[in-house]
Amino acid sequence: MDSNRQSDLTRQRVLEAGFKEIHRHGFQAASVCDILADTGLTKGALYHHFPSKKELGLAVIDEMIGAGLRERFIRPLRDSERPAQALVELIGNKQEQSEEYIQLGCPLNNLMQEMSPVDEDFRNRLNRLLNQWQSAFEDALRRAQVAGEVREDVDCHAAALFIVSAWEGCTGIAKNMQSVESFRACMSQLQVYVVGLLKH
Amino acid sequence: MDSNRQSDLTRQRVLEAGFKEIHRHGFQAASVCDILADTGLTKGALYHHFPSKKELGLAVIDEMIGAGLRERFIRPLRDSERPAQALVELIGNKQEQSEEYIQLGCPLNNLMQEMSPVDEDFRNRLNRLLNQWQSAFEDALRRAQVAGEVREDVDCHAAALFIVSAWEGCTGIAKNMQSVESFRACMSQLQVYVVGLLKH
DNA sequence: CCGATTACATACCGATCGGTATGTGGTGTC
DNA sequence: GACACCACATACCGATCGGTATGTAATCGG
Repeated sequence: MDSNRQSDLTRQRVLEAGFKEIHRHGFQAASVCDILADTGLTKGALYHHFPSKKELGLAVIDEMIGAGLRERFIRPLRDSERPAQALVELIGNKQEQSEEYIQLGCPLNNLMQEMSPVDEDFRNRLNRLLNQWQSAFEDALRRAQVAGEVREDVDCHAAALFIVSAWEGCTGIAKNMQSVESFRACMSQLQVYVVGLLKH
Repeated sequence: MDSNRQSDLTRQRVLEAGFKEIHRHGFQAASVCDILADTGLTKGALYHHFPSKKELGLAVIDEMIGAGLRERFIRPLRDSERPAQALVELIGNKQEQSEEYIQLGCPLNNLMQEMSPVDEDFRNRLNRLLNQWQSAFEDALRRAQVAGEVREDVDCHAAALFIVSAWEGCTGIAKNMQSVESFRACMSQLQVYVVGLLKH
């Protein structure tokens, strides 16, 4: 029972170390030795909890990236009673975007760009998260539309897809420019787009 | 003299093969053996024309990706006498986006997401292309602004940055979804944004 | 208290990587 | 026509990769 908790804890340590390494170097360039280097664990631990490097990567997507996505985007939007306002604020939330996040980029977008054409399993897992994210925006827009805050002629599905795309695009460009200012300028333009969806 | 042309031709063959392989697997995962496999050439040829795999990658950026960028975006916008219309048409140009381009993504964006945090030299070269692209949009917007087609309160610099970002975001998302329809829906929303910059 | 199983650590494997040293046929030069 | 050099081809190298076989201490059920 207690050993079970200890086991789960080391599994979590591997997951977190894997997430960091993959976030920094991408999945293919991530070395399992480097992943384990900082943890004090060895390959025996990793391959006891995960059958392969690929399965570790998929677990990182589901458990680490997925959890962050739900916590930062999906839950706040779902719990908000003013979805339109929450959406605009979410886009304009400046301090949310840390220096490291700008430098290394969005982990979801990084993996999508790297693994999507290479591995079907990765693509499917990443696509699931993508759809969840898009649905969160879409639901918020639709609720706002029902509340009369969003214009009736707005295609909420397409708009949500575009917001996700533009968001990832902005983080990706900011990563290459290594410029927080560019990121904010870019996100402000996304805000302009979203405000354009509102009435008046 | 004739041998010189033969030499340049093989160099070009290596460049093209390198571009394809990098476009498909990314730079780090691209194997020099695989690059040469289809060409009938060997490592001797590659390392005669390029001192390292990295220099080949940088040359691919400058000569292949840069050339494509100038041909497809920069020149058409610069040569157009109706920049605002040209910009909107460029975004709405459907058949331009081939199936393969959707599947493998934008080569510029792919390399940015992969190499930007890993290698400073790559980041700088990619940033140069990014700035050229952004400047092309910015100049077009500014010219349209002078012509009275774009609103005076529009920040052309930020708008151009956002267009580039959203463009790359749309291609990236479409790559993961493997859906031409999603890409078109997404680009249509970008068109909505650009039209919003125009008067009326 | 005692086997059995879990949860790792250690040592090692073949494969593949980028890169190099050397060989060689053709080409230009004088 | 001898010689230098260019433009590759061939064979090989150490390093690193993901993965595995084995050993072992800790923990579990009975």
